[in-house]
Amino acid sequence: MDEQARIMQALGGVSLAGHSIQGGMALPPPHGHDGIDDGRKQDIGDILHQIMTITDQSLDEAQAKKHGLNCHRMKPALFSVLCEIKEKTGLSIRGAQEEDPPDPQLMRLDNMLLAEGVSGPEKGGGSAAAAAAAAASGGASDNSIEHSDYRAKLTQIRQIYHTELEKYEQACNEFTTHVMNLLREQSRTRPISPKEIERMVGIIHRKFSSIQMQLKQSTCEAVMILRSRFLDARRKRRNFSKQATEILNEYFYSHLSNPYPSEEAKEELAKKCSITVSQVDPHERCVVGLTVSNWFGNKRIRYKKNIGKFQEEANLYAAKTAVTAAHAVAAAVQNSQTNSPTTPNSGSSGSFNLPNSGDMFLSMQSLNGDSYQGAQVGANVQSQVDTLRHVISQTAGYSEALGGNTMYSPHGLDANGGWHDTTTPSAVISPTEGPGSVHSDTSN
DNA sequence: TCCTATGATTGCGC
DNA sequence: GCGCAATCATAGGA
Repeated sequence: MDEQARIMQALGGVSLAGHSIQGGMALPPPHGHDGIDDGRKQDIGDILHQIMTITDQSLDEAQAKKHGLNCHRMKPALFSVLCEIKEKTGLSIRGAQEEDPPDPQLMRLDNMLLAEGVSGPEKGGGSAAAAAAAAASGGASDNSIEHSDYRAKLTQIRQIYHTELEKYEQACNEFTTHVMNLLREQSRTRPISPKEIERMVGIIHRKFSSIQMQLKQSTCEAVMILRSRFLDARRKRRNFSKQATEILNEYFYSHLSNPYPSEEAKEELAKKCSITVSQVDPHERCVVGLTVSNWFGNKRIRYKKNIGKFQEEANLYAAKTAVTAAHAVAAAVQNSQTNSPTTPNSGSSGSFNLPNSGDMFLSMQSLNGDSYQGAQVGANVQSQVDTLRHVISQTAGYSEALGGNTMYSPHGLDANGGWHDTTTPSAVISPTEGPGSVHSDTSN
């Protein structure tokens, strides 16, 4: 079968399928029908012949012939049929293959950019890390500078990303329009269906989105580099301030029987010391600030490892605590004497009941913070003061006591080196815990 | 430059 | 998820 005959057959097949034809023209009935119009058949044959020979001709001749074909009355019908044939063959197969699932890599990049605040609405992405660092610095200005620097750089990245993205989108749209115009132009001389144009647009978009993916990848890399540099700078160890260390030590030694501050206590301490509670920010696992949790972890281990070395420190803080307590109690006594002329021991069992017996240290702080109520002191206020005075006088000579360990012994530690639930070492707690007193940390 | 102290990290067990 | 233990890394002093 020759080319012309094949096309003729195809033509017939399509028309049989009953498709409507461009330009509202119906194809002639299939061959073999009684009412075949020989003139039309001749027309189609003529057109096909012209098409088949057009490539053999010179450009000028071809242009002239193309013009003639464009004006031919059968052109719309033939164009439509050729489009359908094209659609039914290779393109339909290719089209099915082009249905790509969403690229997981692109999704990851999108998610990351969104999380970093580079794409999507501006939310100061990644600034949680910077904020944590700023907090960890205890308000130090250098970290604030680092923080703003980080944010400024992130904003810069964000701006560049959006500018580039806009450029790509614009270029994509321009190119798409250009290609569509070209195809529309070409569709006057060759069969290009709207579906094919649509498909071509899809291909262009995919190409541009692959370029966008590269942009996203580069942006992610830039953010990661910025991040790592920023974090590395903060990873540098900074010592706690003296004041912070003192506060933490005071808590530690006043809770020596169970030096595990609760979350609330940690927060309280962090506030007092202007440091972060924990390095664990769910989104910033690698962000490390100066932390209460780390401090207590290190302190417990190092204390356990070398108790002897810490005895001096323990006694020192015991004395400090004692002095604080003494002042508090003295103030309380004075207060109770002023406010309550009657004996203040009614209803008391003789214990020194702190407002919240679960946390001696913090309670001490509240004592100093004027929240203490004199009436709570109980019966043995004066004896407590005496005890305190005694302890303080003992503390003054702690150096002699070190050898015999009379001032302090690590009663809180068990044989395995772990903290057991016993009373706090006497010298440490004694200022507020005379005989019969309630343990300062009853939560133990 | 070395040494010590100390904050941070990591791996493991519970 | 928390704590422990080992270890790393670095600040600060001698």
